[in-house]
Amino acid sequence: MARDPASILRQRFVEAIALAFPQLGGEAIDPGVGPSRAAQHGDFQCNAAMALGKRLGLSPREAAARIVGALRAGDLAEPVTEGSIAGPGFINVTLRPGALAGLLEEMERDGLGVPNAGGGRLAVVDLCGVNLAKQMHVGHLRSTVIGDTLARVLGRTGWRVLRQNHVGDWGLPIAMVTARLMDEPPAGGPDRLTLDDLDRAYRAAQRACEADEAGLAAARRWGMGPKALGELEAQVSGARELSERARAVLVRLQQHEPGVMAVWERIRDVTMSACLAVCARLNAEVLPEHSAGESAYGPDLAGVVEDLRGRGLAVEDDGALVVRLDAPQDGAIREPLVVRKRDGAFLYATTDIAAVRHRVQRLGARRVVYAVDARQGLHFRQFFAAARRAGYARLPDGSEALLEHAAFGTILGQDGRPFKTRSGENVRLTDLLDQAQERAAATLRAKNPDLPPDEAAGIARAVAVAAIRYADLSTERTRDYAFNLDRMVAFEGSTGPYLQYAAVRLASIMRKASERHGAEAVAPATLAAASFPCAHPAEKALALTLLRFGDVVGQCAESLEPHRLCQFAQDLAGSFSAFFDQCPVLGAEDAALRTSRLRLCGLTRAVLADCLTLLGIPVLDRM
RNA sequence: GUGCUCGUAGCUCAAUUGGAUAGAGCGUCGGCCUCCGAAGCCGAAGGUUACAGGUUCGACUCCUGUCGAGCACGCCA
Repeated sequence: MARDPASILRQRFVEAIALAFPQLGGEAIDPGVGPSRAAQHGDFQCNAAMALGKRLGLSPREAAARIVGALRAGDLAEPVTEGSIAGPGFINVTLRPGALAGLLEEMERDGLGVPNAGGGRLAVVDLCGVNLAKQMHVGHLRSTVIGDTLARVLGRTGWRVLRQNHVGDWGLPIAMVTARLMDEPPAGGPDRLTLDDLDRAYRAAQRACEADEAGLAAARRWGMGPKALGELEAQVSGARELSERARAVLVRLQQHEPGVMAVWERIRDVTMSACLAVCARLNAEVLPEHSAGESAYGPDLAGVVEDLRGRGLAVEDDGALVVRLDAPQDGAIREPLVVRKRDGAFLYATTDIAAVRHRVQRLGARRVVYAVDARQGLHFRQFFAAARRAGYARLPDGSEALLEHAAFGTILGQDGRPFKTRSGENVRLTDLLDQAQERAAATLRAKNPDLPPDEAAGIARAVAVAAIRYADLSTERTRDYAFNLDRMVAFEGSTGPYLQYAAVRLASIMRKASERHGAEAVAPATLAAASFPCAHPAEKALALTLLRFGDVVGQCAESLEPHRLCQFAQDLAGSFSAFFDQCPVLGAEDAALRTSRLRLCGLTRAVLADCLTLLGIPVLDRM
């Protein structure tokens, strides 16, 4: 049960509205309840009266008056009267100090107020999306970090979460690398094969493939005669031969021919162990059991396409098989979706449709969330629509699973262009982490020279993760952002390290309290016996911030927007810092107030730690 | 050409999904450590929310148009 005051008040206002306006017939009305933005308008407000008044032909203030008359909130709020109505019909609510303390107690007891929206239902989160034979680069950073955070948030709100790493292990490029490795076995033997080797082979293969395509495209574009075309084809014949050979290997691969499979499996193992190590460094929970390669859907593809065609959803067009989606109920998408190429091969759209069916109908997912680049937006609209049309998103109970593209923007360099190295290569995630770690280590040496070197190294790792993850999660998901190492590893301002620092100061207070007054001074039983302090403005402000937590997590799970959580963490760290400045804890006037404030610190620490953990930011005791 | 996303303080970003006086951080200026970690806090300056209309009690948010930016546009993934 949600026990944050916004939820409670929301419920009370819903009841009051139903009571005041029976003509609504119990219809669900959004009461528009939320924390007030300005302290002079009380702690919470209800904005429902204006819309209701309009709808029911009453003046907004009259509607507000009726709501106020029907409202029962005396247990937690100061009396809400006609005097509480302001402006066009805002209803302002101020919590009673005693109620504030009571709500904090309830929150502390009851999962920090986080709602159980999932109720044990299954949510699949598609994240990471590495490709075989490729190093993880910045392109994978957002999918991994955002996907991991969304998975954590969904799990925290009661969803059973299944992460799926949709590994690109299927296409022609992989076959090319496989072919190349079969031709030229690695010098040190298969056991010495590294992801670097594979990465080089991949790029070489890709270049060859592009040369082939480009040559033929040029020939077609210039409308060359057979003779000239033949010469050009001779020029690209080397590349062409490679492509042909790769196609042959792809066929053998898809037939699971043992010799080819052995090479492919080696590529897979080398890639995945290296990539999962990077995920672990990013504090992202992406494990071997989450790998669900595209190849796993291979056996389903022919059946899916046959099903689509048999029901008239997929039709022939210029030799290819396409699904038309231009009907309004499909989203009026002009571009048809190709599910089978002219040469009979399937595409990633086919795989994605098969994956939806698998996730919804075999695994039972109520939500399928894709943390994937926004540039694939059209593709997602297309195959979501196709999958829905085919009924693949329908659950056994007849309800429709929610297919959600949690799209994110591009990481840019300082020049505003997509982030690349000087030589135009993708930036490796390992290099990025190394750099962030070095910066963090240097800052730590300057700020806290007393840290033992081995401890400092571990802290630098944690700070680097905080810096990178926070920078990625703190802006609206769909925005592009410019990668700026200096800004993200800064220990001040809106950064991950600043949040860690707030948690460290809280830990430090608890530690010192224990040192000075004995371990029992901070024991749960001792703290639980003290009431939360809400007399000082800074105490009340901190309390109100804490009480927002559950609602924020719930909204984050619904909107799939981690930046809300970042904003909250920032607010909380800020409220705490102000409190820390104005309200001595260890130096409080008497033992009772000290214990009381310690309890507030304990809850603050718990909420901040919970929030940071949801963001995948390590919580430290010292830094 | 069509579609998607976007345009907010000098810079980087928010804004309770239509709510009250548009808020933070960085930078600038001014205060605050004999006291719990100053990596902090308090205050000041900084805005025609690209522009023009429209919808209504109320618009950064919704609708139309203009300008500007990025991205994507059936047989790659």
